[in-house]
Amino acid sequence: MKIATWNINGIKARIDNLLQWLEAASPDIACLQEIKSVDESFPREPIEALGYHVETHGQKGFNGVALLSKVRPDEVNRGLPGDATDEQARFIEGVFSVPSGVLRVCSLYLPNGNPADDPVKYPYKLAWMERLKRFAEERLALEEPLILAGDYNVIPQPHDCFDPSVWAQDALFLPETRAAFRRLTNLGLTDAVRATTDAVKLYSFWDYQAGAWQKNNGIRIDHLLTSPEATDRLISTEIDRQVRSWEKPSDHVPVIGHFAF
DNA sequence: ATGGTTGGTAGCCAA
Repeated sequence: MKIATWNINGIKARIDNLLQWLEAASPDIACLQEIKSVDESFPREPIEALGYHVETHGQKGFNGVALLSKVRPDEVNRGLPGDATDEQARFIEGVFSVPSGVLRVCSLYLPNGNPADDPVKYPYKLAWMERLKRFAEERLALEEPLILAGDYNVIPQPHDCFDPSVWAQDALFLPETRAAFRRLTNLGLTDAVRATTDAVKLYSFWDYQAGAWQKNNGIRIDHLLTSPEATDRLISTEIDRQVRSWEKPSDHVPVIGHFAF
């Protein structure tokens, strides 16, 4: 099975790219972030025409996540538990029946957190990461295949960006951010890309500004974190770099895991 | 050099 995560940076602007990519890559499950759309406006029909079931958790203007899947999920849960006052649409979970049994897949859009000295934004990011950790603890206790896929807005290691000095003060790379990410993985989750390659300087995001793509000035912030039961079935990963060179691209590209489920 | 680019929006904010 092919399971992908992709921050599409706006479904209205990216629908043609998305359809082209779905046709070419044919993932079994695609986790989307930053759909920037309410559920009612999401263009589900052309996606369904390609054979996908569509589940969204959107909001007006910002954020928003979706799960596209060739098989209909048996259960869908919207929103990250732990804060009833949080109105930002950043999390959706689907429970799927696969040949080997059950599979849980979450599409998550972790808060950016910049500017890091903002009294609200960075604390919100860290609090969200703590909530995600508590969610992961609960799910890991089930001892099921679980994939937490999404835009984590975390550069885990210095070799996950072109120039670490540029990111030193950034909410995506601050020591506290990376420590919170390690606390998550230390629960027993595997960074699937990192586990399947020795390559460094692998990126999933290139800024629109300052010719970042042309200079390969990128960062790796889109991740597939897998539970032990999912890691046992992990075969390989790939990053669809060429999508960044398409017309009207997202600033992120798809990150894909191949699994024997 | 506090840059420059895109998306959603009609609040210039978020990234």
